Amino acid sequence: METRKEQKERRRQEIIQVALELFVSKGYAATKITDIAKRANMSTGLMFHYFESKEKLYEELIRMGLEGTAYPGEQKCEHAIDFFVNFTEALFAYMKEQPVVAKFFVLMAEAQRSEATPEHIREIAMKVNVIEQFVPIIEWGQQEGTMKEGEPLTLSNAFWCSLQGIAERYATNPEMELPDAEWLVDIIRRK
Amino acid sequence: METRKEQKERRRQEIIQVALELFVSKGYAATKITDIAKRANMSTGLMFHYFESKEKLYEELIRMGLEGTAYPGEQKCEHAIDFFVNFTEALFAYMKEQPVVAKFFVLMAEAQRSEATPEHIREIAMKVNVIEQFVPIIEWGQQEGTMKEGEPLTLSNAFWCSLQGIAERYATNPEMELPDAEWLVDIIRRK
DNA sequence: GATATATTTGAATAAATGTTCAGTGAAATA
DNA sequence: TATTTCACTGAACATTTATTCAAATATATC
Repeated sequence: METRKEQKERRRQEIIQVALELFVSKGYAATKITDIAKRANMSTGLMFHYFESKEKLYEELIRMGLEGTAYPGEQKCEHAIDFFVNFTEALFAYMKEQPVVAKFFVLMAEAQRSEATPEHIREIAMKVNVIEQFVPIIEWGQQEGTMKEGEPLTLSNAFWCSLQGIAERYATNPEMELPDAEWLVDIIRRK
Repeated sequence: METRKEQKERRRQEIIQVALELFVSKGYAATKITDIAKRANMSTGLMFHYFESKEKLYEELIRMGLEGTAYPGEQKCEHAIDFFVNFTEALFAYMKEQPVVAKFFVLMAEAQRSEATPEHIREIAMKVNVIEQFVPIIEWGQQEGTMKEGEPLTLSNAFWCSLQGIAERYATNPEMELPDAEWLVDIIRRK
């Protein structure tokens, strides 16, 4: 048996799950509240019992995306380059077992890029800034000699954009084979 | 002095240019005909004198994107790996001098990914399939020993997704520094 | 069991937005 | 110059879609 509170929470989660699916596959603007309601097996009116508006639902998902990007920190690694290998391997493993992870990449990317995103939501999405967080680790790697010479920010950017591109494709193409983490780390690895 | 035909053609190009800008920055669904009209300094009604519908305008842009992907072919290179270096360098140089190039990456990616894209337009967008075109060149490189071992399609995929990720970021962030072509080719280069 | 509270519906409402169109004036053509 | 053609406008129209709400049903509380 299920208490009302539990039931409500479950319904809420169902909506969130369906909304993520649709926001990712069609984009936020093209996703209708009725689409979400239909896929979640409920009336359109009920949607507003759970979420004040379409925008608030979106905001909730963006907040989840931000929190989900809990940065794994600089685990103990002998070399800076190991950090990136571990990070990438962990990310790919996570994406394989939880397809939702790749979907969040698409969600957050759209929220960040699109000028149609409500400003306050865009600000939340913008807080995800892995590129800058990578910079000090790359500098460390350059001192060690395990990473390429060059502007650390540019290296970080190249590496992260590559991950982003792969995650985005994987989100809608889960049958594709993910590359070896090592291949990608070669972008920044010193030869 | 300008003939009517020339004037009409110029207007058409203005609309196309503005529409590309907006479809990229806001997404197709979130871009209103009135937005385009305003930015192109004309009444909304006039838009329909030049394009039958918002969808037809979109289709036109997607067709342009498809044609613009005129594949440079296998230029004469000593090694397969050189092809990828040349290709990437050429692409980045082109993106720098013609910002519109990166924008088309975003446009085509959205059209391909989004389930909100009208089916016949999606089909056009799907014709761009560089990943498969790269496969034989990668196989050649593997025979030569200049490229990594592994499934050619997976390598091609990793490389292309990386380019895609970089182009997408560059489209809305043109102040960012593009990486060395060599860095990216290291994804597929044998060590 | 009676009452109160919460969930759910579906139709009504309101706002946004793609599209049409009758009319205006400028440019081409005769 | 007179006539026709065409670019152009902006208001009207039609459709779509987010949101509201009164009523109905189910669940909890006493």
